[in-house]
Amino acid sequence: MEKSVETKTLILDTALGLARKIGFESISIGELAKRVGMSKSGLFAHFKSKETLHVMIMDHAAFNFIKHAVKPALNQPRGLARLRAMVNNWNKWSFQDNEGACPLITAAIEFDDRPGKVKETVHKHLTDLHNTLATACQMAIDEGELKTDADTDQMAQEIFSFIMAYHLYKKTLNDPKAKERFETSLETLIQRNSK
Amino acid sequence: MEKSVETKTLILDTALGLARKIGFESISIGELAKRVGMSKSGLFAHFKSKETLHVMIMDHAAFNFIKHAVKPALNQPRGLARLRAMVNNWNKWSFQDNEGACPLITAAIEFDDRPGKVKETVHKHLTDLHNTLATACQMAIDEGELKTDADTDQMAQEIFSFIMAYHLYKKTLNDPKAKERFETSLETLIQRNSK
DNA sequence: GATAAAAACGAACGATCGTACTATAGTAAT
DNA sequence: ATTACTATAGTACGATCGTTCGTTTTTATC
Repeated sequence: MEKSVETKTLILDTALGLARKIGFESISIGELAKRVGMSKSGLFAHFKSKETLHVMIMDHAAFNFIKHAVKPALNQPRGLARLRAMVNNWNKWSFQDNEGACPLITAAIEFDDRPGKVKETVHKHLTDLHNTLATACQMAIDEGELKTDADTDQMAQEIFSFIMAYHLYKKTLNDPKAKERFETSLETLIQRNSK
Repeated sequence: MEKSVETKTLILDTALGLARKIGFESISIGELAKRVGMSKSGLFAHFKSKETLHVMIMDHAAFNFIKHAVKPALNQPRGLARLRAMVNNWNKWSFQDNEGACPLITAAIEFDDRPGKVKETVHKHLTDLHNTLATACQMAIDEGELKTDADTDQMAQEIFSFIMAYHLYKKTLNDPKAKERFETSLETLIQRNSK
């Protein structure tokens, strides 16, 4: 009951790294097994189907996101400081190793037209993501940093917007000014909603 | 030299529709041939490789984008009216048939970590897209609608942001307020940069 | 250390993948 | 109408796909 978890973690780490680079659907079980260093059937036994594997990768990605982006931000005081920390951690996590994109966004686009358990899982995690952002904004309101009538859902969608486009401009367009524009967007948004 | 173009257009239309739904990499030549109604080898002869097919689908998508989003907007006077028309057309085109996503964005995410001709093509079309938005903003400056010191690249990246997130919120999250928030974002951006 | 359970393996399944080759059918130009 | 060319079809290739099965190795429990 120990080795199982260990192996499963190794598989999911490898699979997540692969999914970030080539997408979820392009992962083949044979190739994944080769990278993990075990047999195809041995790996497959951990999941009854490829769909299950996809769902587990998603959950693993969300777990890692919380671990690397959300939790470290909790060291910061509630409000704008924590919001900024979270966003920065998110970007760092997405661009780690200079490879791959944010797996949540990748999955969202890959599965947006394929109803099923995977899409449901993506939906769940993205909703969590939006709510996390909105909650951080609400805290900034409660702390008196943002206007009391600021629309936290509006803010969350816009912050999500800026991050998505930043990733696209950086990864695909390799635009050196993408980061600067992102920061301008975020700070302008914050200032616009500040007291 | 006539039939060839006709068939190729049929193939690319079908392929583009498929790419919007399931992604580029998930298109198989056999399945595509079945949908088009011709043999696998007959279809394959039109492209020497799958990579060529991907590039041609991308070009076809860009052609359609210009046809459905950019050109109709040229009826509007230069400036904000044209910018708004373009953005609206873009959204309509992306959500046509209530299926699939914007193929340019889909392709960008699928190929952002796979160097090659396809990524180069995506890069080219996305750059065009950004420049089209920036140019529309510049016209609004020239027409005296926007501040003379407005940063058109900044505006273009933000507009692109809003559209991307809008698509994600609508397609994957099925958020009924996504469109309203998108419009708020766009109009706030315009107002903030207006004279 | 024996025993039961779990994990990993190797082999094989039918299906489909992208691609190559050859032959047939259809079209365009003389 | 004959010729030259092009578009499509047919077939087959080796590779790989996701999955299943029975066997063997490893692990955990007593």
